[in-house]
Amino acid sequence: MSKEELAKAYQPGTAESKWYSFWQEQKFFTPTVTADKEPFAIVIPPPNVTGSLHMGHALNNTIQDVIIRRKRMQGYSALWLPGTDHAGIATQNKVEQQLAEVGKTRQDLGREEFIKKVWQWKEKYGNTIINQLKRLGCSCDWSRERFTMDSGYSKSVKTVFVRLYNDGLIYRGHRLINWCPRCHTALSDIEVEHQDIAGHLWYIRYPLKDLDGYLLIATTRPETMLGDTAIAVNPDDKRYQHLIGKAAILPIIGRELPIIADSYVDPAFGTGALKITPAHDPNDFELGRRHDLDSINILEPDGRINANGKEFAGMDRFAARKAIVARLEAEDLLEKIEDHDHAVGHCYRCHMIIEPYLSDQWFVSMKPLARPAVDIVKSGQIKFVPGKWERLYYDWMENIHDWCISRQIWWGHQIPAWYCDDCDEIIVRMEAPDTCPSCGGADLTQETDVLDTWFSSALWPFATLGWPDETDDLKYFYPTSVLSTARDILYLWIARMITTGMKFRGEIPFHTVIIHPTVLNHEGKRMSKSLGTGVDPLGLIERYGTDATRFGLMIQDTPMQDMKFNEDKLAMSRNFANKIWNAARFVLLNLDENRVIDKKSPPLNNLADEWIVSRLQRVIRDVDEALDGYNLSKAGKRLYEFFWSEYCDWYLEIAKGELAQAEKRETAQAVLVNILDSALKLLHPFMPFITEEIWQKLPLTREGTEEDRASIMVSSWPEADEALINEKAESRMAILQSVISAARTIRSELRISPALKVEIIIKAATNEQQLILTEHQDIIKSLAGAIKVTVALEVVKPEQAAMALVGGVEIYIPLAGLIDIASETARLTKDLARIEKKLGSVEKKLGNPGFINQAPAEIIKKDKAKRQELLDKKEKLTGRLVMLKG
RNA sequence: GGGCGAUUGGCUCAGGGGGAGAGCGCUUCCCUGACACGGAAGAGGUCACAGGUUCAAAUCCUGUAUCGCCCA
Repeated sequence: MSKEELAKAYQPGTAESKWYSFWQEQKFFTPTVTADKEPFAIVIPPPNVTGSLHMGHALNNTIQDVIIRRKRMQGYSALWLPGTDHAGIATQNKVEQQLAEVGKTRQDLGREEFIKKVWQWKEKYGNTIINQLKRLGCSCDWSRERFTMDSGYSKSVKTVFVRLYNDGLIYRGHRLINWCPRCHTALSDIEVEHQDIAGHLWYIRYPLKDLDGYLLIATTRPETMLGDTAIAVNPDDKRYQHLIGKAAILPIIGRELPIIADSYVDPAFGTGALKITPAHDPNDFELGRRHDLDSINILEPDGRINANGKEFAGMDRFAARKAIVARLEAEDLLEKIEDHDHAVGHCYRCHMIIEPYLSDQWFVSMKPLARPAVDIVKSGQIKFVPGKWERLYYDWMENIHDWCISRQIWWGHQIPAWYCDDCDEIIVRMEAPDTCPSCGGADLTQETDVLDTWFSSALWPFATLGWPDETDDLKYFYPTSVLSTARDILYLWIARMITTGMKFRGEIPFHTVIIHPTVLNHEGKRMSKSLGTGVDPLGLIERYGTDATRFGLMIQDTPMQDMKFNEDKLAMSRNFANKIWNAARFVLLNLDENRVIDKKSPPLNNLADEWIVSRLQRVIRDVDEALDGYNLSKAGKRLYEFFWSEYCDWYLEIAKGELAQAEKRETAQAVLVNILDSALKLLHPFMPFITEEIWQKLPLTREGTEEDRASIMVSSWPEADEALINEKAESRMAILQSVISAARTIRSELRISPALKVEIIIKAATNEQQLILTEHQDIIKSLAGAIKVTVALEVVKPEQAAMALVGGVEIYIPLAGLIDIASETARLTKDLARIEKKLGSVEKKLGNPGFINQAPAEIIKKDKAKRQELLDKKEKLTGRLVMLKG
């Protein structure tokens, strides 16, 4: 490879688009189904078609890309299967908004036309987020991209519905469900978000029937009194025992309300007497069933009061509340109003207050399905990372309720059920029946409701692989490996995927669930578009480059805590990318024309070579360990530290000297290139673009097949060679480093100009130290700015000199004429104080009989050695100070 | 109300029974032929508070406070 001019600073833009299309053209993202390789698969949490990339996506998809890129390099047939979710309510809302702009409603268009419009919308805008994922560098197999409404997927959904129905696990029932008056649809329990609201408790007088007086009742929702059908008290509540079995009269409406006893009633809440509205409160509904009470629905689907509300009919529920309170006040039936905070359910899509609402809906019996899904996690076959989420999974699954799956919207999988107009038979099957199997009638009407979007998402890991057909992909890649997601869909999605996986495949859908942190803003608040507290990842990519954005996110991805997003980390990562770039630039600029470096382990002929090779083995080991435990932040930080603080700060600096020496030049070049090669590979999952850009320029002989050599992304992942870990070289290098650092500290503290070359006299304490420091005096010279280095076991201590102590080594920098005795004295006095403080605490410890008697011998030995070292230093410093004074 | 998590230098966070760490920010010096998106050196913390266990606690236990999340 000929030497190209390399820009002085890394320019992310061009490299990114160039390599992404190269990878796609080479089909590197598309794994093959082959017995030669082990499969490793991740299915993407399908973003909504309505979505655009937010920080949560950027984080989660970078995590997945890091994992999949490493597995691919490790030789797995690695599949990252992408796709999008049709997002029933959200998408329908979007298109309805669009219609509203031209003054139309979906009803104006009719179902068929409307759905056509939604498809058009999807074709036009549905790819936004997919394109954004590409900019993030995601190595998804786009040839396998799926959509939860594509025809194959619909088949999976219908199959699941029909089988569950035939197994008696899906039923239709008249139940109280959560109703969003704005979205006009039922919601499942977990789609309701509870928010604490500063509300009131209204104390209302319900006159007693056939008795004087009234019963005082506290309620948070006075308007629901229109649907009251009883009053309940606790059977043990002495205050009301005489009234049980009697009746009260519902104000305004005049209905007679039986006073019943039920232990559900909390005597301590309000007055201890509870109005019961079975059609508008889940607890009341249950109580109503137990006592066989009437359920009177008082609401229209849009949240207005219906005819049962008499004179309030037609009023919006919130207006009705005011009107009813006013009316009660006028009739002197309102005793008092207290402030009262309580949780109110909101629609998770539109944030409107939801209503418990009585209607005909479809449900899944979850209890029998949940059992195997709980057992399989308990067996350890599915692991949550971090493990704490497992408990929440159990809590939810073990208290699970039936799942309302029908939605009164148009965009979605229409429920494959038909009603016979002649005999009311319900027919559930894959295809539309011609006649009713019960009565033979031909007047059949399909259920208009569609399925909860999460019903189809629940099948994602196997439906995307072709189920119910036994495709090659399904057989090879299922169960998938890892699933990474945000914790807010642990119940909505994860739990349900495990459930359906067990039911329809008899197997786990994945063995590891990664729950990544929630991205918070600087104040610790959840990032949200509607609150305007979001940060746009694409803006970050533009400012810092994709690699830096990814790396900056990854080093903030700590497993236990939520992430207060810190843009400084992206700047740090951009600087790191630039550091990598410039290190590579240095290496490439120092290669000789047409020089090809052998990939085999290069000959090592000096300490620094052995040291950096040894350090590399450690970083490989640490990174592997961190990544195997999905601790991406730890892996990223470890790479940063190795590359910057070891490879650049020390090895590169030392290599500058080696490159200048003919006999050492080739080895230095080989080591420089080989370490860089390994470091780039380790960094590639985090920073795919810059690593490819540089790797392509390295003149290395490459191992592997033609394909393996085509790109870093399909090259082999480095493996740590324990035999190359060299403790001796590391400890020798540490001596050299500490001597150099000490000399630099003197220079800096005494304000010696960097341009001024000094003499360094070193008194070694051992033969080994003497040998190491003598052998590497050239390195000391160049890194500590010395013109002359003298090393001996005995030296003449120069009077006009600065001194430092490291280990047993004494370092002197003679500064005749330049030295300021006062500042040198100050330096050493400060040092001495520090040493005496440490010495004090060690001596206190060693003077404690408990410590000497009970601490492990090893610790005692260590502390004794420390004391000796400190005493030694103290003596030398004191002596030196005396000398300076004299 | 129940549960979970957090509280470590100015900021964002690692660490997790035996010498308090990183990045950013700050101070000083330096545009040294990879890099000023840089180099060298440095200042800065009684690890929220109160008890307890231990020879030894930032780390384990209990309680308190504050913040956050989940469930009711």
